[in-house]
Amino acid sequence: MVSRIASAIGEPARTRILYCLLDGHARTSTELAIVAEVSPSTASVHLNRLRIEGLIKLVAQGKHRYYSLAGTNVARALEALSILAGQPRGKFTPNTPSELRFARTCYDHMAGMAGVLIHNRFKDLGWLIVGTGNDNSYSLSHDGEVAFETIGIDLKAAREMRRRFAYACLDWSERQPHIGGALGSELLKTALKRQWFEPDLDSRALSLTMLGKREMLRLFGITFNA
Amino acid sequence: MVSRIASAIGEPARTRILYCLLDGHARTSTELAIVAEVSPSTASVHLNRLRIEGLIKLVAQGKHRYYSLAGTNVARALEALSILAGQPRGKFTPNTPSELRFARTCYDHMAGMAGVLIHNRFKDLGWLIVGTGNDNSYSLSHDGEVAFETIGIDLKAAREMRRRFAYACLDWSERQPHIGGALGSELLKTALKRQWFEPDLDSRALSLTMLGKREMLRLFGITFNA
DNA sequence: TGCATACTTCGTTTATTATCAAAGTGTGAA
DNA sequence: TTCACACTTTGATAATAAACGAAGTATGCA
Repeated sequence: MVSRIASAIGEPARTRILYCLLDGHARTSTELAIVAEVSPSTASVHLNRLRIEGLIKLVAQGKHRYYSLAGTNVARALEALSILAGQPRGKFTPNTPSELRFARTCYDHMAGMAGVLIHNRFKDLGWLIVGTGNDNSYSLSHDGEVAFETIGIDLKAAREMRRRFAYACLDWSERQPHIGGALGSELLKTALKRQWFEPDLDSRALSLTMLGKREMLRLFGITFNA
Repeated sequence: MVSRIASAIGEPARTRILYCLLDGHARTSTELAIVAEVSPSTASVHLNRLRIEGLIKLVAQGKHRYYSLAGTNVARALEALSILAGQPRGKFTPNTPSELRFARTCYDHMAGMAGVLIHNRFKDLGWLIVGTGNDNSYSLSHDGEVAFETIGIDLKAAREMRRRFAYACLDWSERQPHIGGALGSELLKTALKRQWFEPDLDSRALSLTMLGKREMLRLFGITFNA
């Protein structure tokens, strides 16, 4: 039903939410309430409506619930409407500050483009095995175990922690998964200890060192062209 | 303002109007009231809203007021929305029955593709001179006078009629002008008398005869490849 | 286990908007 | 000038939906 969808887009608070999400970020309902200039409860109702209409999708992750555009069809419709309105907005331009986009911490593990690249590479190498449930859990293949032990990660200790061992953690800016859980935490610790990355003092940003760049290529075959 | 436009599209009666116009036809407010399933007064309010938002345009012609989509941008937005709704509708497919589209009477003159082709050709030949007012009036050049007299049109009689002599009459299906007024009427009479066209018995459709096809080419240089 | 945080659902109030009949405007034809 | 017709504007009513606070649910952390 086109009229339902168009009127879902047409309410001003919902329009603000959708055009905010057009930059490709997933955002929490609290963030979107601020963007929409309404109370959290009102925003929640709006987000639910948009989700029912198939305009946005929801990824629940711990106590956060991330909302993002449902697909490129939605973006195309929004862009077509903004052309009519005579103020063509940037099309799907991620606008996260570039340092934060490249690499940053997410709680206690590594996120950003670097985190996503590492995650994808490990998955491609067959080190990460997708769990059977739908909780995005990972376990390690034999190759994976060897590799992680080699770079100095204590897998035994990681497994004994009370938290989940490893899972695909949705990235806030890249909208792709990186490695979360105990394994992600140990990975970040190792990366900092071996000075592959350096933490920024007053932000969550991380910088890739020259050593890190070499080691990433040598150990994992990852090239950062940023 | 995107939200204003989206909510203009989003009201069900207005949605029906817009998707009806997506076939490219211009329609009167009465016709659109029936399509929208609302009273004429309600339809009028909706049409005014759509016009203010720049989604449709209005061409007033005598006692009829023709509404049509404002442009391809509007069609694109509507198509993008219908994709989201999962029921992609035909894109700008004129669906007038093809006989009617080719040639038909419009009151007492000739409309349809043939009427438009003839109008355009006469204009290209410099026979029709656009009037100075904004009432779409035409007068005839010297060449035009000679040409019309030659095919047996009594211009003197046409000019003495109390109706307008000649003007650009917006075509219902082609959305382009054909020749209206006394001149259009005389032209149709001549075309029927000389058997260039034959009227359909139970509709407003006209058929081009073999003789008509030859004469159109010989006299005016018009080829119908339909 | 208890507490804090993040978010949603509920219930009520308020604001907006669609609707139509009736009256008004403008046009063409007699 | 008159009428008929096509359409719009007005004004009043009815339906819809957006807003918020308060209460409820779920998750993570201590």
